Amino acid sequence: MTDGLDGPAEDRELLFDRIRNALADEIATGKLEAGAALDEQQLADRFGASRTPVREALRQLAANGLVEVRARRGVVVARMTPERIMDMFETAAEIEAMCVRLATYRMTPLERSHLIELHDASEAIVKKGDFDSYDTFNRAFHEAIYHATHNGFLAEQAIAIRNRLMAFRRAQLRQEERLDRSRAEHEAIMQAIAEGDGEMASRRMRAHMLNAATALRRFIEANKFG
Amino acid sequence: MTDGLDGPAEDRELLFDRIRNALADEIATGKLEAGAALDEQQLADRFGASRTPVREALRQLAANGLVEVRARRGVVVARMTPERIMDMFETAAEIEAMCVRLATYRMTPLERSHLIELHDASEAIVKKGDFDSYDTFNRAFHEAIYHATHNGFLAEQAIAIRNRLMAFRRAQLRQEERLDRSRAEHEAIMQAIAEGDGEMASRRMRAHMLNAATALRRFIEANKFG
DNA sequence: CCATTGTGGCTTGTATGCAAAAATATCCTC
DNA sequence: GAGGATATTTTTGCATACAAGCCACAATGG
Repeated sequence: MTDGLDGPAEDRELLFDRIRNALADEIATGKLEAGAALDEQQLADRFGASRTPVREALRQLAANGLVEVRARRGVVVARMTPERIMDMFETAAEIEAMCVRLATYRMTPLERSHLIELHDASEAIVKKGDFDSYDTFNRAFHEAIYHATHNGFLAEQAIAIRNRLMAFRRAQLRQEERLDRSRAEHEAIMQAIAEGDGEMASRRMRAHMLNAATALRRFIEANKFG
Repeated sequence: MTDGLDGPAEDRELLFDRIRNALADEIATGKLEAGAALDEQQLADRFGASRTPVREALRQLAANGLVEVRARRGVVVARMTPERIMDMFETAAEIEAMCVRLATYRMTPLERSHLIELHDASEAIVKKGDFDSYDTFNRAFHEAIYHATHNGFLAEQAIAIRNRLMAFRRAQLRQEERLDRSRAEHEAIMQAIAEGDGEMASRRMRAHMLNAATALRRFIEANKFG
């Protein structure tokens, strides 16, 4: 009606859920950029709803740190300083390292073969230089590792922080040779996993994530961004 | 100026903020037990407000995982399975381990002396067997470590997960000799920090947290709790 | 010319009203 | 008396209404 965000119209998805998901997605993908003001009435009109569900969605986003509410002064997309972004990347790197260590020790043969399959398929994507596909693959790869920890809570946390970093990761991955390096780093991680050496997998994963962060920092500094 | 009733800074606390904080506190302290239904109208009456701010508070709590909303079927305090609790403890243990490793390498002399001061003061508390004081101390001790990582985001995450585990930790610490052991484990961690060995501090912290978790598991199993 | 302050519009925060879905009670059939 | 369909009540989800605070801007005074 008002907006083209129809989707599959999940059975009975609540309105405020739809709004929250849509906004979270737009923030994560950078469609709504940091610092942008989120006018309640405006959003309500856009989603063809009233302010009530919009407000509820915004509160949830605030609890997740995606937006910032200033009492009686409106809601804005969380504006992150470069320092905070680096803090988040460092935390993410540590969490990913933790995940791959646990996953190495706990994954089932099925999970292992699924991961190998994913990794193998990424070679073609890199050859084509298809950034969007690599983005999708990369997400699946890391989420497969989270899952293999057999720790549902940890997996949720890892996904949450990954989502919050997605906007930045997106910009960063568009650099040609980073894509190649990314896969090479995955390769090294896979090898450690194959050898059952969780500690090494962990160290390599941390390095992998910090490399990505460093690439991002250069990007930020070059673009006077944030 | 005219009235000394409440805090000057928080004069304008929003209603839904007050409600959210109050509920979060009651859930964390176990005053509201897991699975309890949270009736909107009832809460509204209790806080002398309407359902609107109550609903916003509940959405925020949901985003933080403290309550569970079942579409059109009301909100309940998050009921956690023993598996999930153990998952959370494991995650917390890893995060704490990560924190103390970073803190060891990054803490300033001032932060280090503050931590030593805290730890020293805890001896008297243990001797008295004062559980409540130890609870307070313990929180301060761990938060000092979070802070010393000089990673604000990580510190926030650590505090958040700690808060979510508080309800369970509370029950668990009431065991006599666990208090003694807790301090001894702190002592070992402090030693590793003093030697600047972040890896060892990290391992000891992980063990410390997992010991607490194990003590809790025994408690859970003994009490058919959750 | 700049600072101050008051006013009007606009946005947020809260209350209330209404419709629809669950939950519960009621009644009918067997 | 049991089981199930149906009516009633309760509660959630959303919309609308209203009050109060913020902000921009202009008018005023220094």
